[in-house]
Amino acid sequence: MSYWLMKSEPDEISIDDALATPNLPWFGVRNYQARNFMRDGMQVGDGVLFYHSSCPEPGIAGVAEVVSTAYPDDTQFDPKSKYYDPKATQENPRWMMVDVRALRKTRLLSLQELRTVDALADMVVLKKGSRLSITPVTAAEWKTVMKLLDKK
DNA sequence: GCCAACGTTGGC
DNA sequence: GCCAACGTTGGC
Repeated sequence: MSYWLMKSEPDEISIDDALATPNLPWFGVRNYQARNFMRDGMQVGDGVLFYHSSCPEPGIAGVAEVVSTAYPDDTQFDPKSKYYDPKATQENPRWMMVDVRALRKTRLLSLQELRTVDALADMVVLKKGSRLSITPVTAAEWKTVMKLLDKK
């Protein structure tokens, strides 16, 4: 059982959109490290912090869980998709994704607030220059975030 | 829109 | 295998 933080642009898919989609395929990841986390690290039942990025108020907006292991992301084969990858083939898919189920919308735990929490100082997503859309979260960090989400 | 901090590409 | 040039992410 592991924990993750997954970024989504709310303009594309918000926590509300995710709640309306029982099994949300996490398509469009085009970064090897993020792909490897999904392919090699994620298991069904893993906890996910649903993070809104590239928006007026970036931060954790909900909680989700992983509901499938990794399988090929079909958008890589579609020339019309903005996620099309001409170097990917059906025989040799390059990009993988998992399905995610949103469990609940939470209060917005903003990036600003996250940065004030000592217990979260080492969170990968808070590291300077971190642009990874999928990052691991430790059990201790998860616990801390759950407590913070219940506050207020 | 700016730009720091990456990641990727491709010539050599 | 190096590394300059280029592309992307994402907070501000």
